[in-house]
Formats: sequence, structure tokens, C-alpha cells
Amino acid sequence: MEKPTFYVTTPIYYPSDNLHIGHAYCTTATDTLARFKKLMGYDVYFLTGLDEHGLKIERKAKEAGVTPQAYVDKIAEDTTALWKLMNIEYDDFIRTTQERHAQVVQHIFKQLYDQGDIYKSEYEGWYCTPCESFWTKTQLKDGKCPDCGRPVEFAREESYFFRLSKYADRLIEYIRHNPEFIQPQSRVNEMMQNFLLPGLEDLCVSRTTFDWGIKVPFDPKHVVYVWIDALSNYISALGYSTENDQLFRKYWPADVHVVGKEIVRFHTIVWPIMLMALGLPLPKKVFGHGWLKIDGEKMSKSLGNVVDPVVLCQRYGVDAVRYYLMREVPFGSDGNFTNESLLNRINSDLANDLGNLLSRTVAMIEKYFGGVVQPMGERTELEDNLIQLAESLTAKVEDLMNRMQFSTALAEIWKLVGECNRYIDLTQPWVLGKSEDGKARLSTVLYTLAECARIVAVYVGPFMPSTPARMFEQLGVTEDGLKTWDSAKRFGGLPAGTKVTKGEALFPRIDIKKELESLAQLKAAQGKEAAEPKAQEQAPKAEEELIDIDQFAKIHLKVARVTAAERVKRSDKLLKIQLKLGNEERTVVSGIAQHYQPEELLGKSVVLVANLKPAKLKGILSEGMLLCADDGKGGLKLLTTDGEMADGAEIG
RNA sequence: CGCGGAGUGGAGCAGUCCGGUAGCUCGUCGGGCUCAUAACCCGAAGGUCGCAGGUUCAAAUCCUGCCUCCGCAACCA
Repeated sequence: MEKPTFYVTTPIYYPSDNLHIGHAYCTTATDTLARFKKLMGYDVYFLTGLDEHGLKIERKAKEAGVTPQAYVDKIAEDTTALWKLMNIEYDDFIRTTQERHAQVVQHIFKQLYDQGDIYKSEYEGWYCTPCESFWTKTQLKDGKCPDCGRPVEFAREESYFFRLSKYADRLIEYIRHNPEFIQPQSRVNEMMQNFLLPGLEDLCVSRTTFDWGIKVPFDPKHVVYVWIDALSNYISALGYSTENDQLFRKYWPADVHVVGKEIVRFHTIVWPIMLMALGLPLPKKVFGHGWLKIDGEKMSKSLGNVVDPVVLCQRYGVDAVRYYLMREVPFGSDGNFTNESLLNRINSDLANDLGNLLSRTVAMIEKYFGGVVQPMGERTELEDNLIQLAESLTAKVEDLMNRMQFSTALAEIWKLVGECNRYIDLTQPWVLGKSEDGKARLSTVLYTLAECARIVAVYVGPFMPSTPARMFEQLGVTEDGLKTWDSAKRFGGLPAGTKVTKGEALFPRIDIKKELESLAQLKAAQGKEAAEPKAQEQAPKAEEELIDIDQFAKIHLKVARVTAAERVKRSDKLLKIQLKLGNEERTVVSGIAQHYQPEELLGKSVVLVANLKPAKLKGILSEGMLLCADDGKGGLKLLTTDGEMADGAEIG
């Protein structure tokens, strides 16, 4: 009989920088699911890869002084090395710069154009010339370019558009009739309320402002812009629309697209509509997982809190890191990554509970029976309970895994680990070992423990791929039939006479205090390294635009005193500030609400650009600008005067 | 009122749909045990469930209002 197929994907990540723990999180989850399905007997196909086009990469490459291709080649190499390190068992790694992909994208683009779903029009937006970027009105920061802060101008660009609106009703119906399609459920509302029900706008799918992308086949000054390029990877990797499309015919539609919550929208709106337009079946499920925050904050380069999975794997071992990622946070919710919680998990769950259980079990079999597992004798209530728990695990774990509740699945497995540890205390093998009468009972106790350890080893496999082998080795399990998922469903598979061998600690305990210290040192050292090249980068920029004294004289700076300050309603960043400059009163709206509480500003002497053209922000007229300095860590400080100054004083 | 999520012992979370003794993990304190990686087991302390009203015999749970935090708002997993 043919095995049922299971096609699962990660997003194709954007390689503008090396990948971080967030990417590792997503890929680990996908790998865990893929391994589970393989153990369940599915013919699994697991795709991951990189989305290598776009302006940002074009620029990054330029900064680095290499071609975009060379730039992404390097990161692709690092990425595959990372997945190898992390034991990610993917079947294919697609890169959007590969010819096989470009062909398919062009085919799709042309087909959609020919059937009228893509049309040529004009893209309107706010254009920042130095950045060569379009922004929507809402993306602008105080009316300026969110990237560089310079002024933008309204502009139009010839573009191709994809007629999302045409398929919106069909998609709404589909989502309503397929409650499993978008997971977790809470994301359904978000998509419906925010995008589908208010009405979809057509999607801009080409650009003429940069080159690094796949050319529109019939209009080569245009480059295919993001989503048609990126999303197509899920079928281009299978050979869709080529002569060699067996994989496509075998595996499509995908069973699960695992994605981060920020791109759920593209996977549940744009992608299904693309597929509808192409007349293809839709993926069965899109699962949007949450984000890992670092010490409670969003991970970002500018905050300097990006966590490198390579370092963690090298220090603690791949399986420990994978375990932590899958156990700590319910899949679908946001979670918090801290070194401390990682180390705590490793020590308490892996070293103390699991590792130590194996260690004490094997040690006792060696001590009391020369390392030979004795036959199971008469069962008491204690064994019945434990065995019942072990055998009931299958159904629970399978159900949770199918719902991608990895964290809860691990918690269930650990209930058995915990009960085994308790069982040892209840049966007191060290007392049994003292008398000949006790030995019969002892052989039952130790058999029960060894067999439970074998069962745990099987269940833990999808999460921690190299741990089962290490456990089997100590337990003396050699027969492949005792390592399968099915073999864990029934207690009693382990044959009496099996020879156990005590090995190294499965997960050595970590001295958390010391380890946190050395991590801090490591970070400090890295910070230094990172800071140096940055200073060099900035140097040439300073010369870029020199102004002469006359130009400077045009700017009127004055000392002002804050007399009142309040938050601007419906804005996270803006404060409305009342200022006194001698006899004059002014209102200024300033984007510092994330750095200052209104009350801490009262009475402060600040520096005002007094002759800035007034601007309306959130409907409030702002007459000037307060000078602030960026501390480079995402913080912002107002400039004030050294000692008391009369308000209204001229600066210059 | 753009949309969504969250606020529960020191920390992280479950419970909220379907009202009825507030639960789990870690930490802390006390005890037990010695097979084991100073691990394991038992027990205890610690919560007016964000605030204010309302419905009810009964509210963490249902309703109304408010406060605070976080995310999204055309590409950060």
C-alpha cells in the first residue's frame, strides 16, 4: 500500500543577514512535525529555503562590495550549515535565485497576465529618492522616510497589479467552510476583520526601481515584486508547470505551511488567491506561530539583542536547544527567550528529570544484576498505574502533535518521566536490593523502569533527534523494531537479558550562575567587535553633506521651558508639549512618548528649533522641534542646558 | 472609537467558550531518601485572579465602562 503523503514547509527566509534564533525556532518546529509524521508512517516532503531577491539585499551587497548573488551565496552556505548543525532533515532547499524557480515564476506571472488577473497600472505612494523606496502614508514616520528620516515626495510608478479583489468572496467562503485552514484560530478573525471583510486592495506585484529580481517576461524593465516570487517557491520546488512535475503531482497541496505570524496574511490571502487564479488546490493548513522576544523585547539588530543559534548549540548541544524551543513556549503564542530560562529548562527537565532517570535506572541494573535486565515479575498496583500512563501516552501525544501543540506534547511525555522518578521512591529499590527476597520484586521494578525509559526515548525523537540513540545505547536496545513509534504503544517490548551500559551523562548539569557570567562576557566581547566596524561605516557619511556657517545661521535654536506635557490620543509615540520662551508660548508635538513620561518633562530646559515650518501632527499644530540625541540602543534623550538658563535664550 | 492579543502567588503560564473548593512548572523554606548528574521524593508558605460597577444563591469565568502592556497596519520567524 502507498504511504500517505505529507508536505510541510517553512517560509523561505530573507537572507539580508545571518539567520537568528527566530528562524531556528520556526525551522525546528517544522522539522519536529516532519519527523513525527515520518515516525507515524507518512511519506513526508519537507521544504525550506531562502527568498533572495529585493532591494534590501541589493543594497546590503553593495555595502559589502560584492554582487547580490555572492552576498546571498554566502548566507545560503551559512544557512545550510546551520540546519545541518541543528539536525534539520529537509528534503529540498529552494533559493529564489535558482533557474528552476525563476522559470516557474515567469510562467505564473505570464499566465495570470494572459487571463487578465494581472494588469498594468500606476503605483502611487510616497517616494524617498535616496532610499529608492516607496512608502504608504501610514508607514511614514512623522511624514518622513521611516528608513532615513529624510523628506519624501508623492510619486507614481508604472506597476503591475494582481486582482486580489476578484477572488475575495471565494476566499471568504473557503475560510468559513474550512475552520482548520488558518491556525491558530485567533488569526482567522484578524484576517477577516482587518483585510477580507473591509475589502481587498489589488496587490502591486512589480517594480521598476530596482533590478535584483526575476524579470517580468514580457516587460523586462519590470521586476517581479516579492509575493508572486516568494510564495511560488512552494510549488516551484516541486516542479510545477515543468515537464518534471512528479513531485508536484505527488505532494501538492501542502499539508501545512508553517509561518511566522507577521506573514500569515500573505499565506492566507495572497497565496490562496494566487492558487485559485491558477486553478490549483489550496494548502490544507497555514499555521502562524508567535515570536520569541528577547528579555521581553522584540529581537532586532538595532537593539543588539539578536540571539545566535550557533552559539547556543555549540555550548549546550543541539537537542537541548531544540527541546527548549519546543517546550518553553506554546506554539502559536509569543514567548520570551532568556538565557536563564534556557539554562533552567536544561537543568531541571533534561539533566535532573530525564538524564538522571536514565542514569539511576542503568546504574541500578548494573549494581544489582550485573547490567542484565531481568524478566518482569508479578505486577502490583504501582506498575499497573505506571504502565497505564505509559500506554496512554500514544493517543495524547499523537493528538497534540497533530494539532502542533509541541509544548503540551512534551509536558505529557514528561509526566511519565516524573512518575518514573516517583516510582523509584515508592518502590525503594535500594531496600529491595539488600535481601534475596527483595530481588524478585527488584527485577520487576528495574524492568519497568528500563522499559519506560525506552518508551520515553521513542517519543522524544521528533524533538531531539540524537537523544534516542544515546538512550538506546545505554539501555542496550539494538533491535530496530524496539525503536519505532509503534513499539512504544505497548509496554513490554524490551526483552529480558538485555545488557545495559552506563555511559556519559545524557545532559550534564550546568552551573547556571557561572554560565550566565560567561555569556555576559561573551556578549560584551561581541559588542565591542560589532561597534568598531560600525564607527568606520559612519565616518564617510559625516562628510557627505557639509554646510557652511550661513546655512547654519538660518536655524534658530532657543532654550525653552516645558510648562505642560501630555500624551497625544491615539498615538504611541507623540507627546503634546507646551513651551515657554520668555514671553512666548508654543505648542510642540514630539515623538518621544516611548522615552519620556509627560510628567518627567515638566520644568525641563530643552533646545527648540524655533523657526521650523509648523506642521500638523495628529491634528495638532506643532510649532518647532525639540532636539534629541539617539543613544544608538534605541533610546532617545532630550538635549538640555548645562545649568539654569533663562527660557527664550538664543543658541548659536 | 483601525484591527488583534494579554493583565491570575516572586518568575513564566493553565483555567475563561459551558459560572460552583484557584491549578501547573520554576524559585523559596522545611522534611525524607541515598540508586542517581548535590540529582530524586514528600510537605509548607505565598494570590482581594488589572480597576470600577452590574447580573446571579454563587463571578478569574457572563455584561458594561475604564486603566496598563504588547503585536499588526503591504515583506523582521
